[in-house]
Amino acid sequence: MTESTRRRPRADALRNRERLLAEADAVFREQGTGASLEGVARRAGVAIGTLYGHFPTRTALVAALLEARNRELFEHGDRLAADPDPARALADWIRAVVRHAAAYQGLAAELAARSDELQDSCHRMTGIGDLLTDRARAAGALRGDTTGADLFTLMNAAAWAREHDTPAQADRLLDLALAGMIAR
Amino acid sequence: MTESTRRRPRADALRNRERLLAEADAVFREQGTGASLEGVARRAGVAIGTLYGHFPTRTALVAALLEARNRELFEHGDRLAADPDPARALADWIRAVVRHAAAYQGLAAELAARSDELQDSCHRMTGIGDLLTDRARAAGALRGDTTGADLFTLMNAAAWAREHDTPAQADRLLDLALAGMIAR
DNA sequence: TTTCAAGTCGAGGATGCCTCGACTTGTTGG
DNA sequence: CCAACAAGTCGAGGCATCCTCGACTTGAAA
Repeated sequence: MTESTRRRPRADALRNRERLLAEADAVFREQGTGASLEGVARRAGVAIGTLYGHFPTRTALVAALLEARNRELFEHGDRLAADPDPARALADWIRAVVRHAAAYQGLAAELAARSDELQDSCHRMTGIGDLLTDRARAAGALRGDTTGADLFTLMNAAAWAREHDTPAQADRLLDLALAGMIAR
Repeated sequence: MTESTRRRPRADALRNRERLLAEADAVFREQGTGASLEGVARRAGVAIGTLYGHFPTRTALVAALLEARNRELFEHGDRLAADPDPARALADWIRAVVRHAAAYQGLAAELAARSDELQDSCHRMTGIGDLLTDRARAAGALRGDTTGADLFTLMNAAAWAREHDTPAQADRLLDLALAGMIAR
């Protein structure tokens, strides 16, 4: 018997949650996902305990921040699954995810860790990757036996490279891998 | 007028330095380069101030640990520069460096940061990379305009992937990039 | 032996993580 | 409108780590 009447969440709690997300986004952009959570709470004008009340772990906070972005990304992926040129679609998808995963320093590592909080995102990404590689292979546009898991590794590694090298250098890495993947 | 007679370093100082290096190597292998330096000092039976006396920064400690390993690696690189099959030599070199850079979790990041303490290693690696790519290109074994810098990025990214995915998955990434790099 | 530079020590200030019990407040049923 | 109370907020405090610095110790050399 689940209680059917759920009490509406408090207005101040919602406000605090939003402020926390906004400040976390700003701070993570500036300093990466490793930034001080006490600093985030401070900037949001909220006590540290409140932050932990809303987001029990750093990763939970990151996951909440990703939610909106993810929806957009996955819609793009679904559109690409219907693209008439599967090779182009594949390359497009990879570049989109890399851009996405380089939003904050340390995000690639967070994703690669495959924690529970981010597992949905990871699965979804791998799934779309499988779809796109299958379609490209069926069209004879793929050289090897590349899978969605391979794409996931590649995309995280490229996003990580973007954090440490210049974006241009990371793009060259991506081009190299794409050249190895896509039939000439 | 530089003082020509330099006082010989104290025996206990040398002993402490060696113990610190040995324990740091063990701890970094177990927990990565982010491990607690106080823990390293403790295990070495030395006060924290002594550790900082020998190695002013974490990166300096990492650099000291790498010194021996590096010599070996670079010798291997020089041998490969004379290999009759430039394409094979290139692939060999890349795999050797990736293995090297995956010795400790976090080492790839440390290298990619190109701090002063590690700049020599980085330069040396890029130099050998340039040599090997030039030779491979001259032999018609290279598809694009890949340089030593590209190799450096690739190798760090692959080493990073090794830390977060399975080694097998990281190897697939490497194969992909190699396929894109080496003429069919 | 004596001298003293080189080396060692560890307390301590700063920052950050995360928990937990006491307090406050928005929502809701009457 | 109000009282009750669940939900939310607060921040002190315990713990770990970083790194510095001044007082002390010791080995090398004259």
